[in-house]
Amino acid sequence: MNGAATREHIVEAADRLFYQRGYEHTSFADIAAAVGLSRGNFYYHFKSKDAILDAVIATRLAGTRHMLRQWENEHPTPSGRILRFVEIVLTNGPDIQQYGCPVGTLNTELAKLGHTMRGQARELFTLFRDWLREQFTELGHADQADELAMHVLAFSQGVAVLSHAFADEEFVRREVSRMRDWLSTYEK
Amino acid sequence: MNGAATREHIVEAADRLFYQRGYEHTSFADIAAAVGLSRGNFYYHFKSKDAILDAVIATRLAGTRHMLRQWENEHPTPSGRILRFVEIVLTNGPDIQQYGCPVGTLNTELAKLGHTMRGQARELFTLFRDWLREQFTELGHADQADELAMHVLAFSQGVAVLSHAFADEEFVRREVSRMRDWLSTYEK
DNA sequence: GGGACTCTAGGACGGTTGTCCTAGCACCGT
DNA sequence: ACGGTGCTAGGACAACCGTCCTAGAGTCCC
Repeated sequence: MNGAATREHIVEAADRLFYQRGYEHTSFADIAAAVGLSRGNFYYHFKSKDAILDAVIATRLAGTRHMLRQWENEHPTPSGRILRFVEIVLTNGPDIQQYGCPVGTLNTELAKLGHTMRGQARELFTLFRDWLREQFTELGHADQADELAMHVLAFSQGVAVLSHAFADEEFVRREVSRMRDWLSTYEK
Repeated sequence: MNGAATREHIVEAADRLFYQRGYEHTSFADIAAAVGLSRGNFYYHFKSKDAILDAVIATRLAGTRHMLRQWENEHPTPSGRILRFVEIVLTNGPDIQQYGCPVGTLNTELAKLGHTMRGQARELFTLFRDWLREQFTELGHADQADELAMHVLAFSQGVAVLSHAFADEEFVRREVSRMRDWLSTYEK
């Protein structure tokens, strides 16, 4: 098999497992079993577990950038784009209910571990924060764009944590509706 | 030394360490070192790590119940009590910034581990949820009391996650102020 | 003084962790 | 046919994990 393809498979499996079970609770053996490789052979592709995490975060960053660019194409207005972000807790509802927010839970875990790669995980948040800020700026609220961006981000994290804890879909729907109303007061 | 006192010291140290480093990332050796006991001797007081977690959660539940009762004494009006809860992200600001919300992070971790004690950790959330619901009911919004309680809970979790990730105190202050305004629209 | 009870230290156990090493497979251009 | 390269399997490694066991302090009551 192609080496680059195997590497991609590893990152893919690690990404999923890190999200579902957490970084620390996922062992090399788990990833190896998921990909179908022998445990020891791993070090040909990645020289440490941190290196896999590094690749996983890089993949997520690239994927997020791609998604945001796609949202910009699909929704012409900034308020439509912000709403698209808000609704992520619905479109990804089942995953969030089972595993929480991939960005939030990773940040929380790495912070508690005192992990070196904490800063790069935070970059995932920053990506959304900057993008949301741009949308609010375009909406004509440049003066408080960052504050509003953080508010929307806080909404998504709060909903994700409680959806994860209580598995209550109706709650998520109500919060989104509440957010939609709030957002409409900021439209031009 | 008294055995009951030692047991209390263990729970105390475990409580702190579980909060600061996470449950899984805290080993018996860590707790033993913190209390000043030998590793093996632990099993005289607790027959398993889960048993310690059980005791820690029980302690937190009791402590939370005590705190809520105290808030009821200190604040005569339901809106004052709700505001007291909202301001917890300020009064516990430094801890939350460093380690996140003790309730939220524990729930998230135990859920990812698929831990048996997940249900008892959720009870910590339920305690606040029920208490907030009572306050909103007393405020004259019995019909949507639970929804409002969950909204306030979501606020606290969202703020905690982002405060933990970005260590931005000003953001917390702004969100609290925003919440104060929202709350005032529900006062009698 | 002697036995029972409470509490402790220290080490042994089997298993798992991340890491590393080596031997060998398949395929390549020459 | 052949040496080199890319990739793999399998096991060894030291360290750590949660768990368990035993021997012995210290203290109390009879």
